[in-house]
Amino acid sequence: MAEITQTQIADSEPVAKLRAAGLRPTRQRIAIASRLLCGKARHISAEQLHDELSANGQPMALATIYNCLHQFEEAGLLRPVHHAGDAVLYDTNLGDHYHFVDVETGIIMDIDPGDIALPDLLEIPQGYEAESIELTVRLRRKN
Amino acid sequence: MAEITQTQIADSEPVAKLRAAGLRPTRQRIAIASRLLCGKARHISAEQLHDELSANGQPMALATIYNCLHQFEEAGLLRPVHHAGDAVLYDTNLGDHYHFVDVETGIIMDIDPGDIALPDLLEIPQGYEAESIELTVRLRRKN
DNA sequence: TCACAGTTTAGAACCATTCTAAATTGCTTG
DNA sequence: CAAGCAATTTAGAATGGTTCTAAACTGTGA
Repeated sequence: MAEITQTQIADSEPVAKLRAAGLRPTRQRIAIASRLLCGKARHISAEQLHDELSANGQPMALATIYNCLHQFEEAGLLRPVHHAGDAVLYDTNLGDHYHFVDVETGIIMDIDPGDIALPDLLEIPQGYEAESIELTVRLRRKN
Repeated sequence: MAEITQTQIADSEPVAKLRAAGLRPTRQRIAIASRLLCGKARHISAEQLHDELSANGQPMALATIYNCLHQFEEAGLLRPVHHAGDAVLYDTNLGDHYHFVDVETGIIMDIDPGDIALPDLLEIPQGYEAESIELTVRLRRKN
């Protein structure tokens, strides 16, 4: 089995992303970044992430997960999605898009913005700037 | 002071609205309906409503407030607003509109839909119907 | 290697909301 | 108008996501 050198870890994608965001690359942050910032886009809750990491041999305190998710959000690496159920989900897709939520299953789907250029359509009040725009459509199965 | 007859209570606006919604006009529901369904449009949380009612000599269990708000929502008399903070707010404005939220103060403002006809713009997936559309813009004071 | 600020941690605390089971109330019927 | 019953209300406990606390640990620059 090939050995992983210190240099390889230091240069890895997640570490680079953390450094670029001004976050010290700790073991915990690297594990989360690897999972969320270096793969397919997804929506995940703190609890889910905690379980995944544990199952993957990288257990850490739930409080650490919350800390990191907040820091990643602050750094613009993740985007919170609020009205999707009880828990806040973190969306790794930072592009302009919105959400469908199946109210029965809680499953979230991205809506391609298509012709809807909300940031252009909205008139932001004087002296303010838009921190985020959340558009969620709750769906229910017909009949 | 003029006396209020039983007939006047029975015919009052809030009672009529409750009956129309298929809700038994109990003392508690009448108090809430008077406050939320028969005045200026507003956004309010369960806790705030509870405090207001208490201050107005109409105390009732917080659980009752939650029950009633859910029933009113179910009946289409109120509309929940999720991403405006920790607690769910209930919006008495049922018309097509969206929300600005000042992230510092938590103050909510309605956005007139204007040219944004979201229901028309969105393509709902096969077999689903939109239960609700929530569009919230979080605002932060510039500089 | 040292020292220190930054980070992580377990567990308690918090708080909006829901649940429970008993008491009360509105409405209908006799 | 009394009785009965289902609907409603209630206090208080329970729940669950999130935050707090204070102590232990770790990354980094000197």
